[in-house]
Amino acid sequence: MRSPEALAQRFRETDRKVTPQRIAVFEALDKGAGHSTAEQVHSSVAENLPTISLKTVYEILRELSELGELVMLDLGTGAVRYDHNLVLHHHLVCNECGAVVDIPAHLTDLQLDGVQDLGVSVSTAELVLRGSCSRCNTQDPKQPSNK
Amino acid sequence: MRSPEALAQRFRETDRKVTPQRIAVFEALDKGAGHSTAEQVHSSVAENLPTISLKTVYEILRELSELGELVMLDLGTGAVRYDHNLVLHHHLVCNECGAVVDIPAHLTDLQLDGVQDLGVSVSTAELVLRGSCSRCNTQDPKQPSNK
DNA sequence: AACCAGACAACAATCATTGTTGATTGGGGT
DNA sequence: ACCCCAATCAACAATGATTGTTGTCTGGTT
Repeated sequence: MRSPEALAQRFRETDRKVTPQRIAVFEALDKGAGHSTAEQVHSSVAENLPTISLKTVYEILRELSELGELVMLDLGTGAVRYDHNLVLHHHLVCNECGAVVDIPAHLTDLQLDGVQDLGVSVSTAELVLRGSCSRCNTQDPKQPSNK
Repeated sequence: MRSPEALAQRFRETDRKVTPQRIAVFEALDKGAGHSTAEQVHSSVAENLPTISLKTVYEILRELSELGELVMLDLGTGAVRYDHNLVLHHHLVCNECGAVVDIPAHLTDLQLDGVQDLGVSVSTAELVLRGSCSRCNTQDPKQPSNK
């Protein structure tokens, strides 16, 4: 994730206006968890800017993903996640608490060598693991944390 | 995918009734493409059984997935896909026509050796590739086919 | 300070999916 | 064969995430 200032700069460079709403979203993302939903970003922003609409948050997030500053992730958890982490990695969705954990790509090894034989071409590969996160693994008596 | 007869048998064994609607869904799945949406199954069934409701189709599909006879797949294409193929495999979603292509697992090699160090435990791994299918690869001038 | 494209908030709409309800029916036990 | 009742059904309403519409407002350049 780039700093709020860098994102503001990027917006100016691409002829977008840097509004209070946008600054607030940049900052919420910066201090946020890393795989927030639009709803979560909106809640966070609304603490300081109560009038901001959810629609506006959706628009700003979409623009950020168009600029490649974040990645939209559909992990089958109901709502799209907006991922700051621009370095190649994978995800584990905790079956117990719903948390999303980054899995560094170097911990996995994907060999797709045989795939071309099917006549397809692959542009992206997304590995979704399901299981339980370290927190739920240790303190098992289920305590829903962040969805 | 098991035969419609085998599914009927399975339903009887688990104290479920074998209704005309269920038989029709079993048969639609049997002759269908392999990653149908609920909507597609409903359309197919409705050709012979015009009064069946979409809700009923959803219920039958959910029961089949509870029995492990098919797998619900959310590939980020808007609607859940119901997958007949019970053998481990992965999926490629065509960015051009939206088709879903099975990728046999033996064509890929997933090494997850380093993952435990994070304290997580992995129960399932789902690899989603995006790119273009063999059809769109050859006859490029885009022709939307089956979504 | 004025301008105006772009951004905003409020509101309605959409789409996949699930909940509710009240009528209907399959099939095991008599 | 008949009864019975839980299981199933269809119609309808509701949900939740997301997007479309519209008319007003504002950031940042002139």
